[in-house]
Amino acid sequence: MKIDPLNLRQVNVFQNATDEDLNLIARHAIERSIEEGEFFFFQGDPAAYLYVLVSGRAKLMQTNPAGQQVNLRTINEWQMFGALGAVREGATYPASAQALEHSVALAVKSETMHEIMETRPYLSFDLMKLMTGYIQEMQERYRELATEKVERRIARVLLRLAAQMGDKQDGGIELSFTRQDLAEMSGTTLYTVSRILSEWERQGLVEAGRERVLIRNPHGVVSIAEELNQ
Amino acid sequence: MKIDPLNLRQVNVFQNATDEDLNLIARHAIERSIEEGEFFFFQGDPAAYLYVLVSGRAKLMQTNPAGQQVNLRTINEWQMFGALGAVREGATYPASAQALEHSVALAVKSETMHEIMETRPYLSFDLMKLMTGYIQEMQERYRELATEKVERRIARVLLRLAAQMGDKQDGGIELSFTRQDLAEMSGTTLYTVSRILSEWERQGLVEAGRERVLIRNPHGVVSIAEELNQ
DNA sequence: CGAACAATTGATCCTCATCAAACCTTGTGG
DNA sequence: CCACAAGGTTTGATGAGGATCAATTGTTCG
Repeated sequence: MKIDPLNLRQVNVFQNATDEDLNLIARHAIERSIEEGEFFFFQGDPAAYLYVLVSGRAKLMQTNPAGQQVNLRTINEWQMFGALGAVREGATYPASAQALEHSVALAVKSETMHEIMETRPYLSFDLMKLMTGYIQEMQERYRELATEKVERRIARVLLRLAAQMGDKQDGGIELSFTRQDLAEMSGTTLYTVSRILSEWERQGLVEAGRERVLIRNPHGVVSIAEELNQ
Repeated sequence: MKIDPLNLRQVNVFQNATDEDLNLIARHAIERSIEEGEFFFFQGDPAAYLYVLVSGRAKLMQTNPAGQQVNLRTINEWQMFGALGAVREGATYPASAQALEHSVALAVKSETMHEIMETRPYLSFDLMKLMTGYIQEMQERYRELATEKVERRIARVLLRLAAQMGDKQDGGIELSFTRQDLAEMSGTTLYTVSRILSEWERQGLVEAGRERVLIRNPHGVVSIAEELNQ
């Protein structure tokens, strides 16, 4: 499969790139095809490439010495990941990137990207915008984890996912994640997620199935996520 | 008090700036003097300025709707804060900055900084390096909060602070923070911090006083922070 | 059909948050 | 210089919120 360089314009960071920029980047990129469950890179590897997900879905996660994981974010098509190497020479990836389904990504050498950005301030700014977005999101999630109860955090995770990648169906918004995934995203356990989803199902807010959550009443979920009471 | 522009070279982001850059920035900067407990800016204010702390100490914190706070980081002399406005026009500060003691900062209009960076890629890169550092730190702290027990998180906070700003005394490393500060930094309560510090004091790891912690045995604290056994 | 994986649910336990009360420390004003 | 106020700290008692463990029940797919 050969990818049209101009498709790269869909990438946030490349929205202001010229056609020549995109061609240049594409010329220096290689394609990597990764099976479900396999890894683009591991936490601690030298950050030699940055990636653009062309198809599929992946997750960025961090592991502690004891092996427990947290999910930092899910990566969808035309999102960039592993970009920090383009900024810091000799850096290592702070997280691992695992394919959630069969996925294809473009890999660009970090140094190449670095060189390209040196003469194109709009690219730097767009990358910085992405970064400030991550900082803000992580700050918010950190606060949530520190101050909010589990139920509300799960509600927030569902809403965030719904906004990012929810399939709008007739009966609501469909998400496909395991309880384990949702647990890693909300900083809890799969058991607690299961219990809370069951409770919500009893209340008619959602419909839960295997690797699937259908948000039937988004407004109700929002009110759990935002309500001041408790 | 007038500040020598060349002192700005101590700021991480300005390490590669030319003397003219620094003069230009200084010429566009105003000085703000803030009393202990007062704020440089509040979460939600338009991010019109970025700041460089010249003297004193401040903290960046986020508040949830119910008023609970988390401490995102402490700001020391010659550190930059509130920089996201230079990247995203029309952005609002995602956190509040409060002076921990009488502090002076240089305030630079976000747009000015934006314009300056447009023709100086090294500044953009240095700012990006700072940002990637924050992202990594927040990711790590997020994982810690999600997976580690309180005692270890407190140990990590002490070590982080010791590295950033600890006064090396004869008997150890001295830090001056209230239990409340430490609690906000580790995502727990002042009661728990107090209990754990008392326990550590019994073990001879630290010496605790009013708004003061002296790390007597850094190695012991490290082993709590890192130990695999639970 | 059986194996592998995902989800549910109950029972139990443990870590921390919360509340309350008392105790220190520091600075201020009479 | 003492008394007192204000803010920081300690410690005990209590309980809630979730984690953990175990057993069972779906679901999917080769």
